[in-house]
Amino acid sequence: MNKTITHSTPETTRLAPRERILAAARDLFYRHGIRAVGVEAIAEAAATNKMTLYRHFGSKDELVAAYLTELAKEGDAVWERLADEHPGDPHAQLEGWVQYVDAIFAGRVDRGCALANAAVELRDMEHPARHIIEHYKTRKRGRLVAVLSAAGYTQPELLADEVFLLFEGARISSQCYAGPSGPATRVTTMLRSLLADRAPKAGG
Amino acid sequence: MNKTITHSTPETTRLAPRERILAAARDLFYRHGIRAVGVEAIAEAAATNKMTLYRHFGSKDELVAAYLTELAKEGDAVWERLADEHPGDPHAQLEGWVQYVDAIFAGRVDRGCALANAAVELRDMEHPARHIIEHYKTRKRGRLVAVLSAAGYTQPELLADEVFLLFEGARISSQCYAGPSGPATRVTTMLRSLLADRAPKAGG
DNA sequence: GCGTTGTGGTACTGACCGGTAACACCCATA
DNA sequence: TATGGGTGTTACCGGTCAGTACCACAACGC
Repeated sequence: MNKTITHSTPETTRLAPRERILAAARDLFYRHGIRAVGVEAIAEAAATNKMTLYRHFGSKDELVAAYLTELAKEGDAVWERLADEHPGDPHAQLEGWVQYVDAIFAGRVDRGCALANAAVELRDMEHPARHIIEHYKTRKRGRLVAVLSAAGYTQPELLADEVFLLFEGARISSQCYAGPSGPATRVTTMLRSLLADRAPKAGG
Repeated sequence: MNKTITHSTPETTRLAPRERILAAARDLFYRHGIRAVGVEAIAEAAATNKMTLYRHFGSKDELVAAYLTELAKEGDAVWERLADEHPGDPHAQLEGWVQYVDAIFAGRVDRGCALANAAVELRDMEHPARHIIEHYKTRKRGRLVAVLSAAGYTQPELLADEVFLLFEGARISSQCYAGPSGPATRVTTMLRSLLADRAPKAGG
Protein backbone atom coordinates (compact mmCIF):
# COMPACT_ATOMS: atom_id res chain seq x y z
CA MET A 1 0.00 0.00 0.00
CA ASN A 2 2.79 2.37 0.90
CA LYS A 3 4.05 3.19 -2.57
CA THR A 4 6.04 6.28 -1.69
CA ILE A 5 9.11 4.29 -0.74
CA THR A 6 11.11 2.54 -3.40
CA HIS A 7 14.74 1.73 -3.82
CA SER A 8 15.42 2.59 -0.21
CA THR A 9 19.01 3.54 0.39
CA PRO A 10 21.04 2.32 3.35
CA GLU A 11 21.32 5.69 5.06
CA THR A 12 18.07 7.51 4.39
CA THR A 13 14.63 6.62 3.12
CA ARG A 14 14.37 7.92 -0.40
CA LEU A 15 11.25 9.52 -1.79
CA ALA A 16 9.53 8.29 -4.91
CA PRO A 17 10.86 9.76 -8.16
CA ARG A 18 7.77 11.87 -8.68
CA GLU A 19 8.21 13.60 -5.34
CA ARG A 20 11.92 14.11 -5.90
CA ILE A 21 11.23 15.67 -9.30
CA LEU A 22 8.57 17.95 -7.90
CA ALA A 23 10.84 19.02 -5.06
CA ALA A 24 13.71 19.72 -7.43
CA ALA A 25 11.46 21.62 -9.82
CA ARG A 26 10.13 23.66 -6.95
CA ASP A 27 13.59 24.62 -5.78
CA LEU A 28 15.01 25.43 -9.21
CA PHE A 29 11.92 27.13 -10.65
CA TYR A 30 11.61 29.35 -7.63
CA ARG A 31 15.27 30.25 -7.37
CA HIS A 32 16.10 30.76 -11.04
CA GLY A 33 12.76 31.17 -12.77
CA ILE A 34 10.70 28.82 -14.88
CA ARG A 35 12.08 29.70 -18.28
CA ALA A 36 15.64 29.67 -17.03
CA VAL A 37 15.53 26.06 -15.85
CA GLY A 38 15.52 23.12 -18.24
CA VAL A 39 13.99 19.74 -17.61
CA GLU A 40 17.41 18.13 -17.76
CA ALA A 41 18.62 20.20 -14.82
CA ILE A 42 15.52 19.30 -12.84
CA ALA A 43 15.94 15.60 -13.50
CA GLU A 44 19.58 15.78 -12.49
CA ALA A 45 18.78 17.66 -9.28
CA ALA A 46 16.18 15.02 -8.53
CA ALA A 47 18.82 12.29 -8.91
CA THR A 48 16.96 10.81 -11.85
CA ASN A 49 16.73 11.41 -15.59
CA LYS A 50 14.62 13.08 -18.22
CA MET A 51 12.75 9.93 -19.21
CA THR A 52 11.40 9.30 -15.74
CA LEU A 53 10.42 12.93 -15.54
CA TYR A 54 8.42 12.65 -18.75
CA ARG A 55 6.78 9.46 -17.57
CA HIS A 56 5.30 11.32 -14.60
CA PHE A 57 4.74 14.70 -16.24
CA GLY A 58 3.79 14.68 -19.89
CA SER A 59 5.50 17.97 -20.64
CA LYS A 60 7.37 20.81 -19.03
CA ASP A 61 4.15 22.83 -18.96
CA GLU A 62 2.48 20.03 -17.01
CA LEU A 63 5.35 20.02 -14.55
CA VAL A 64 5.03 23.77 -14.17
CA ALA A 65 1.32 23.37 -13.53
CA ALA A 66 2.00 20.72 -10.88
CA TYR A 67 4.61 22.96 -9.30
CA LEU A 68 2.23 25.90 -9.08
CA THR A 69 -0.62 23.71 -7.89
CA GLU A 70 1.51 22.48 -5.02
CA LEU A 71 2.48 26.00 -4.00
CA ALA A 72 -1.11 27.18 -4.24
CA LYS A 73 -2.19 24.34 -2.00
CA GLU A 74 0.42 25.32 0.57
CA GLY A 75 -0.75 28.92 0.42
CA ASP A 76 -4.26 27.76 1.14
CA ALA A 77 -2.98 25.60 3.97
CA VAL A 78 -1.66 28.67 5.75
CA TRP A 79 -5.16 30.07 6.07
CA GLU A 80 -6.59 26.73 7.08
CA ARG A 81 -3.97 26.38 9.77
CA LEU A 82 -4.82 29.84 11.07
CA ALA A 83 -8.51 28.98 11.10
CA ASP A 84 -7.72 25.81 13.03
CA GLU A 85 -5.49 27.55 15.54
CA HIS A 86 -7.91 30.38 16.20
CA PRO A 87 -11.40 29.07 15.49
CA GLY A 88 -14.02 31.81 15.56
CA ASP A 89 -11.41 34.46 16.26
CA PRO A 90 -10.83 36.42 13.04
CA HIS A 91 -8.71 39.03 14.80
CA ALA A 92 -6.27 36.38 15.95
CA GLN A 93 -6.26 34.88 12.47
CA LEU A 94 -5.36 38.25 11.02
CA GLU A 95 -2.59 38.73 13.52
CA GLY A 96 -1.31 35.25 12.72
CA TRP A 97 -1.26 36.11 9.06
CA VAL A 98 0.67 39.31 9.71
CA GLN A 99 3.22 37.29 11.65
CA TYR A 100 3.40 34.90 8.71
CA VAL A 101 4.06 37.86 6.40
CA ASP A 102 6.67 39.13 8.81
CA ALA A 103 8.49 35.82 8.67
CA ILE A 104 8.66 36.01 4.89
CA PHE A 105 10.54 39.28 4.89
CA ALA A 106 12.46 38.78 8.11
CA GLY A 107 14.83 36.21 6.69
CA ARG A 108 16.88 36.39 3.55
CA VAL A 109 15.88 38.43 0.57
CA ASP A 110 12.49 37.27 -0.66
CA ARG A 111 12.09 35.96 -4.19
CA GLY A 112 8.45 36.93 -4.32
CA CYS A 113 5.25 35.02 -4.84
CA ALA A 114 5.97 32.09 -7.14
CA LEU A 115 2.49 32.35 -8.62
CA ALA A 116 2.85 36.02 -9.45
CA ASN A 117 6.33 35.45 -10.83
CA ALA A 118 4.93 32.72 -13.04
CA ALA A 119 2.31 35.15 -14.33
CA VAL A 120 5.12 37.46 -15.40
CA GLU A 121 7.11 34.70 -17.02
CA LEU A 122 4.22 32.90 -18.72
CA ARG A 123 2.30 35.61 -20.50
CA ASP A 124 0.56 33.30 -22.90
CA MET A 125 -3.03 33.25 -21.69
CA GLU A 126 -3.46 29.72 -23.04
CA HIS A 127 -0.85 28.32 -20.67
CA PRO A 128 -2.36 25.86 -18.18
CA ALA A 129 -0.70 27.76 -15.34
CA ARG A 130 -2.89 30.78 -15.98
CA HIS A 131 -6.02 29.30 -14.44
CA ILE A 132 -4.10 28.08 -11.42
CA ILE A 133 -2.69 31.55 -10.79
CA GLU A 134 -5.94 33.44 -11.24
CA HIS A 135 -7.95 31.02 -9.15
CA TYR A 136 -5.40 31.12 -6.36
CA LYS A 137 -5.35 34.91 -6.21
CA THR A 138 -9.13 35.05 -6.30
CA ARG A 139 -9.34 32.49 -3.51
CA LYS A 140 -6.83 34.39 -1.40
CA ARG A 141 -8.70 37.64 -1.80
CA GLY A 142 -11.91 35.85 -0.85
CA ARG A 143 -10.34 34.57 2.33
CA LEU A 144 -9.19 38.05 3.25
CA VAL A 145 -12.65 39.48 2.64
CA ALA A 146 -14.21 36.73 4.75
CA VAL A 147 -11.93 37.14 7.73
CA LEU A 148 -12.12 40.94 7.63
CA SER A 149 -15.87 40.78 7.36
CA ALA A 150 -16.04 38.35 10.29
CA ALA A 151 -13.83 40.71 12.28
CA GLY A 152 -16.45 43.42 11.84
CA TYR A 153 -14.58 45.73 9.53
CA THR A 154 -16.69 48.05 7.44
CA GLN A 155 -16.10 47.84 3.69
CA PRO A 156 -14.25 44.53 4.02
CA GLU A 157 -13.83 44.20 0.24
CA LEU A 158 -11.99 47.48 -0.12
CA LEU A 159 -9.85 46.81 2.94
CA ALA A 160 -9.07 43.32 1.71
CA ASP A 161 -7.89 44.76 -1.59
CA GLU A 162 -5.67 47.25 0.21
CA VAL A 163 -4.12 44.54 2.34
CA PHE A 164 -3.78 42.32 -0.71
CA LEU A 165 -2.06 44.98 -2.81
CA LEU A 166 0.28 46.00 -0.02
CA PHE A 167 1.40 42.42 0.36
CA GLU A 168 1.74 41.79 -3.36
CA GLY A 169 3.61 45.05 -3.75
CA ALA A 170 6.02 44.12 -1.01
CA ARG A 171 6.77 40.77 -2.59
CA ILE A 172 7.45 42.18 -6.03
CA SER A 173 9.30 45.21 -4.69
CA SER A 174 11.73 43.16 -2.66
CA GLN A 175 12.88 41.46 -5.86
CA CYS A 176 13.99 44.78 -7.30
CA TYR A 177 16.69 45.23 -4.68
CA ALA A 178 19.87 43.27 -4.28
CA GLY A 179 19.84 43.20 -0.49
CA PRO A 180 17.12 43.33 2.14
CA SER A 181 16.23 46.97 1.66
CA GLY A 182 13.47 48.98 0.09
CA PRO A 183 9.87 49.65 1.04
CA ALA A 184 9.05 45.98 1.58
CA THR A 185 10.95 45.88 4.85
CA ARG A 186 8.21 47.81 6.62
CA VAL A 187 5.17 46.10 5.19
CA THR A 188 4.07 44.52 8.45
CA THR A 189 4.15 47.92 10.15
CA MET A 190 1.88 49.22 7.42
CA LEU A 191 -0.46 46.24 7.64
CA ARG A 192 -0.84 46.57 11.41
CA SER A 193 -1.48 50.31 11.28
CA LEU A 194 -3.91 49.87 8.40
CA LEU A 195 -5.89 47.25 10.30
CA ALA A 196 -5.79 49.35 13.46
CA ASP A 197 -6.96 52.53 11.74
CA ARG A 198 -9.93 50.82 10.15
CA ALA A 199 -10.79 48.80 13.22
CA PRO A 200 -14.51 48.90 14.00
CA LYS A 201 -15.17 50.90 17.13
CA ALA A 202 -15.89 48.76 20.15
CA GLY A 203 -19.64 48.74 20.61
CA GLY A 204 -20.07 50.89 17.47
CA MET B 1 24.44 67.22 -37.94
CA ASN B 2 21.00 65.69 -38.04
CA LYS B 3 22.00 62.06 -38.07
CA THR B 4 18.62 60.62 -37.16
CA ILE B 5 17.40 60.58 -40.76
CA THR B 6 18.94 58.22 -43.24
CA HIS B 7 17.64 56.32 -46.18
CA SER B 8 14.51 58.46 -46.29
CA THR B 9 11.65 56.68 -48.00
CA PRO B 10 9.29 58.45 -50.42
CA GLU B 11 6.22 58.23 -48.19
CA THR B 12 7.40 58.69 -44.65
CA THR B 13 10.56 59.82 -42.96
CA ARG B 14 12.15 56.74 -41.54
CA LEU B 15 13.89 56.66 -38.20
CA ALA B 16 17.48 55.59 -37.85
CA PRO B 17 17.98 51.83 -37.40
CA ARG B 18 18.98 52.20 -33.79
CA GLU B 19 15.70 53.93 -32.93
CA ARG B 20 13.68 51.40 -34.88
CA ILE B 21 15.39 48.53 -33.10
CA LEU B 22 14.84 50.10 -29.70
CA ALA B 23 11.18 50.74 -30.48
CA ALA B 24 10.68 47.18 -31.67
CA ALA B 25 12.49 45.77 -28.65
CA ARG B 26 10.37 47.87 -26.39
CA ASP B 27 7.14 46.65 -27.92
CA LEU B 28 8.09 42.98 -28.05
CA PHE B 29 9.87 42.79 -24.70
CA TYR B 30 6.98 44.44 -22.93
CA ARG B 31 4.26 42.41 -24.60
CA HIS B 32 5.84 38.98 -24.56
CA GLY B 33 8.65 39.20 -22.02
CA ILE B 34 12.39 39.50 -22.38
CA ARG B 35 13.29 35.85 -22.44
CA ALA B 36 10.48 35.00 -24.82
CA VAL B 37 11.66 37.33 -27.57
CA GLY B 38 14.69 36.60 -29.71
CA VAL B 39 16.95 39.15 -31.33
CA GLU B 40 15.94 37.91 -34.75
CA ALA B 41 12.30 38.78 -34.11
CA ILE B 42 13.29 42.23 -32.89
CA ALA B 43 15.40 42.92 -35.96
CA GLU B 44 12.59 41.79 -38.20
CA ALA B 45 10.03 43.95 -36.43
CA ALA B 46 12.44 46.87 -36.81
CA ALA B 47 12.61 46.26 -40.57
CA THR B 48 16.32 45.49 -40.36
CA ASN B 49 18.49 42.47 -39.60
CA LYS B 50 20.45 40.91 -36.82
CA MET B 51 23.80 42.29 -37.98
CA THR B 52 22.70 45.89 -37.75
CA LEU B 53 21.24 45.16 -34.34
CA TYR B 54 24.55 43.80 -33.11
CA ARG B 55 26.41 46.79 -34.55
CA HIS B 56 24.41 49.11 -32.31
CA PHE B 57 24.01 46.84 -29.30
CA GLY B 58 26.85 44.53 -28.54
CA SER B 59 24.66 41.82 -27.08
CA LYS B 60 21.09 41.04 -26.17
CA ASP B 61 21.84 41.98 -22.59
CA GLU B 62 23.01 45.39 -23.73
CA LEU B 63 19.82 45.83 -25.72
CA VAL B 64 17.80 44.87 -22.67
CA ALA B 65 19.72 47.42 -20.62
CA ALA B 66 19.04 50.12 -23.23
CA TYR B 67 15.38 49.15 -23.28
CA LEU B 68 15.08 49.43 -19.50
CA THR B 69 17.09 52.64 -19.41
CA GLU B 70 14.68 54.22 -21.86
CA LEU B 71 11.67 53.16 -19.84
CA ALA B 72 13.25 54.39 -16.63
CA LYS B 73 13.92 57.74 -18.23
CA GLU B 74 10.29 58.00 -19.28
CA GLY B 75 9.18 57.13 -15.78
CA ASP B 76 11.35 59.93 -14.45
CA ALA B 77 9.93 62.27 -17.09
CA VAL B 78 6.46 61.79 -15.65
CA TRP B 79 7.52 63.31 -12.36
CA GLU B 80 9.44 66.09 -14.06
CA ARG B 81 6.40 66.96 -16.15
CA LEU B 82 4.26 67.08 -13.01
CA ALA B 83 6.82 69.33 -11.34
CA ASP B 84 6.78 71.62 -14.37
CA GLU B 85 3.02 71.75 -14.59
CA HIS B 86 2.54 72.43 -10.88
CA PRO B 87 5.66 74.16 -9.63
CA GLY B 88 5.71 74.52 -5.89
CA ASP B 89 2.38 72.74 -5.54
CA PRO B 90 3.08 69.23 -4.24
CA HIS B 91 -0.60 68.51 -3.66
CA ALA B 92 -1.36 69.15 -7.31
CA GLN B 93 1.61 67.01 -8.29
CA LEU B 94 0.28 64.16 -6.20
CA GLU B 95 -3.16 64.49 -7.71
CA GLY B 96 -1.60 64.53 -11.16
CA TRP B 97 0.26 61.35 -10.36
CA VAL B 98 -2.90 59.65 -9.15
CA GLN B 99 -4.55 60.59 -12.43
CA TYR B 100 -1.57 59.13 -14.24
CA VAL B 101 -2.01 55.92 -12.27
CA ASP B 102 -5.69 55.96 -13.07
CA ALA B 103 -4.94 56.15 -16.78
CA ILE B 104 -2.73 53.07 -16.56
CA PHE B 105 -5.50 50.87 -15.23
CA ALA B 106 -8.39 52.54 -17.01
CA GLY B 107 -7.52 51.18 -20.44
CA ARG B 108 -6.79 47.63 -21.42
CA VAL B 109 -5.37 45.08 -19.07
CA ASP B 110 -2.05 46.32 -17.74
CA ARG B 111 1.10 44.33 -18.32
CA GLY B 112 2.78 45.71 -15.24
CA CYS B 113 5.93 47.69 -14.65
CA ALA B 114 8.49 46.67 -17.24
CA LEU B 115 11.30 47.20 -14.75
CA ALA B 116 9.71 45.00 -12.12
CA ASN B 117 8.88 42.36 -14.71
CA ALA B 118 12.50 42.42 -15.81
CA ALA B 119 13.57 41.85 -12.20
CA VAL B 120 11.44 38.70 -12.18
CA GLU B 121 12.77 37.47 -15.50
CA LEU B 122 16.42 38.32 -14.93
CA ARG B 123 17.25 36.92 -11.54
CA ASP B 124 20.97 36.82 -12.07
CA MET B 125 22.29 39.61 -9.86
CA GLU B 126 25.22 40.13 -12.25
CA HIS B 127 22.94 41.15 -15.09
CA PRO B 128 23.49 44.79 -16.13
CA ALA B 129 19.75 45.40 -15.91
CA ARG B 130 19.87 44.90 -12.17
CA HIS B 131 21.44 48.24 -11.38
CA ILE B 132 19.03 50.06 -13.68
CA ILE B 133 16.06 48.50 -11.96
CA GLU B 134 17.23 49.11 -8.42
CA HIS B 135 18.30 52.68 -9.10
CA TYR B 136 15.02 53.47 -10.78
CA LYS B 137 12.94 52.14 -7.92
CA THR B 138 15.09 53.96 -5.38
CA ARG B 139 14.75 57.19 -7.35
CA LYS B 140 11.02 56.80 -7.60
CA ARG B 141 10.65 56.23 -3.88
CA GLY B 142 12.81 59.30 -3.27
CA ARG B 143 10.57 61.44 -5.42
CA LEU B 144 7.52 60.22 -3.53
CA VAL B 145 9.15 61.00 -0.21
CA ALA B 146 10.13 64.47 -1.42
CA VAL B 147 6.71 65.43 -2.69
CA LEU B 148 4.93 64.01 0.35
CA SER B 149 7.33 65.81 2.59
CA ALA B 150 6.83 69.06 0.69
CA ALA B 151 3.09 68.58 1.00
CA GLY B 152 3.48 68.56 4.76
CA TYR B 153 2.67 64.96 5.48
CA THR B 154 4.01 63.57 8.71
CA GLN B 155 6.15 60.46 8.37
CA PRO B 156 6.61 60.98 4.63
CA GLU B 157 8.93 57.99 4.30
CA LEU B 158 6.42 55.54 5.68
CA LEU B 159 3.59 57.03 3.65
CA ALA B 160 5.71 56.98 0.52
CA ASP B 161 6.38 53.29 1.04
CA GLU B 162 2.68 52.61 1.48
CA VAL B 163 1.84 54.47 -1.71
CA PHE B 164 4.71 52.78 -3.48
CA LEU B 165 3.71 49.28 -2.43
CA LEU B 166 0.04 49.84 -3.26
CA PHE B 167 1.01 50.91 -6.75
CA GLU B 168 3.50 48.10 -7.29
CA GLY B 169 0.99 45.60 -5.94
CA ALA B 170 -1.65 46.83 -8.33
CA ARG B 171 0.65 46.48 -11.31
CA ILE B 172 1.71 42.95 -10.48
CA SER B 173 -1.74 41.87 -9.39
CA SER B 174 -3.37 42.95 -12.63
CA GLN B 175 -1.13 40.54 -14.50
CA CYS B 176 -2.56 37.60 -12.58
CA TYR B 177 -6.01 38.05 -14.06
CA ALA B 178 -7.08 37.45 -17.63
CA GLY B 179 -9.43 40.43 -17.84
CA PRO B 180 -9.61 43.81 -16.17
CA SER B 181 -10.69 42.54 -12.78
CA GLY B 182 -9.12 41.99 -9.39
CA PRO B 183 -8.02 44.33 -6.63
CA ALA B 184 -6.01 46.55 -8.96
CA THR B 185 -9.11 48.15 -10.41
CA ARG B 186 -9.65 50.18 -7.27
CA VAL B 187 -6.12 51.29 -6.58
CA THR B 188 -6.75 54.99 -7.24
CA THR B 189 -9.61 54.95 -4.78
CA MET B 190 -7.25 53.54 -2.20
CA LEU B 191 -4.53 56.04 -3.01
CA ARG B 192 -6.87 59.01 -2.68
CA SER B 193 -8.33 57.83 0.59
CA LEU B 194 -4.90 57.03 1.95
CA LEU B 195 -3.61 60.50 1.10
CA ALA B 196 -6.75 62.08 2.49
CA ASP B 197 -6.63 60.16 5.77
CA ARG B 198 -3.03 61.12 6.41
CA ALA B 199 -3.44 64.70 5.24
CA PRO B 200 -1.85 67.18 7.66
CA LYS B 201 -4.46 69.19 9.47
CA ALA B 202 -4.88 72.69 8.02
CA GLY B 203 -3.06 75.04 10.34
CA GLY B 204 -1.92 72.10 12.47
C1' DG C 1 36.49 60.06 -59.76
C1' DC C 2 37.66 57.77 -54.89
C1' DG C 3 37.29 55.77 -50.25
C1' DT C 4 34.70 55.52 -46.16
C1' DT C 5 30.83 54.55 -43.45
C1' DG C 6 26.59 52.55 -42.43
C1' DT C 7 23.29 49.34 -43.86
C1' DG C 8 20.91 45.00 -45.77
C1' DG C 9 21.13 40.01 -46.82
C1' DT C 10 22.60 35.38 -46.39
C1' DA C 11 24.60 31.76 -44.36
C1' DC C 12 26.73 29.81 -40.80
C1' DT C 13 28.46 28.06 -35.94
C1' DG C 14 27.92 26.15 -31.50
C1' DA C 15 25.16 25.63 -27.85
C1' DC C 16 20.98 24.59 -25.68
C1' DC C 17 16.26 22.88 -25.13
C1' DG C 18 11.96 20.03 -25.19
C1' DG C 19 10.81 15.63 -26.25
C1' DT C 20 11.46 10.61 -27.89
C1' DA C 21 13.39 5.84 -28.95
C1' DA C 22 15.54 1.81 -27.53
C1' DC C 23 17.58 -1.00 -24.27
C1' DA C 24 19.35 -2.68 -19.72
C1' DC C 25 18.26 -3.08 -15.00
C1' DC C 26 16.18 -3.83 -10.34
C1' DC C 27 12.68 -5.72 -7.63
C1' DA C 28 8.32 -7.40 -6.32
C1' DT C 29 5.16 -10.82 -7.09
C1' DA C 30 3.50 -15.33 -8.59
C1' DT D 1 12.40 -19.30 -11.83
C1' DA D 2 9.55 -16.48 -14.81
C1' DT D 3 7.06 -12.16 -15.67
C1' DG D 4 6.11 -7.40 -15.70
C1' DG D 5 6.16 -2.61 -14.15
C1' DG D 6 8.87 1.13 -12.83
C1' DT D 7 13.39 2.96 -13.24
C1' DG D 8 18.12 4.33 -15.12
C1' DT D 9 21.18 5.24 -19.22
C1' DT D 10 22.48 6.64 -23.62
C1' DA D 11 21.75 8.48 -27.78
C1' DC D 12 19.27 10.96 -30.75
C1' DC D 13 15.87 14.42 -33.33
C1' DG D 14 14.20 18.90 -34.68
C1' DG D 15 13.98 23.40 -33.45
C1' DT D 16 15.54 27.68 -31.59
C1' DC D 17 18.76 30.80 -29.88
C1' DA D 18 22.79 34.27 -29.44
C1' DG D 19 26.35 35.67 -31.97
C1' DT D 20 29.57 35.99 -36.25
C1' DA D 21 31.69 36.01 -41.11
C1' DC D 22 31.28 37.58 -45.48
C1' DC D 23 29.66 40.11 -49.22
C1' DA D 24 26.76 43.58 -51.81
C1' DC D 25 24.91 48.09 -51.98
C1' DA D 26 23.83 53.01 -51.22
C1' DA D 27 24.98 57.48 -49.49
C1' DC D 28 28.26 60.62 -48.09
C1' DG D 29 32.76 63.59 -47.97
C1' DC D 30 37.12 64.49 -50.35
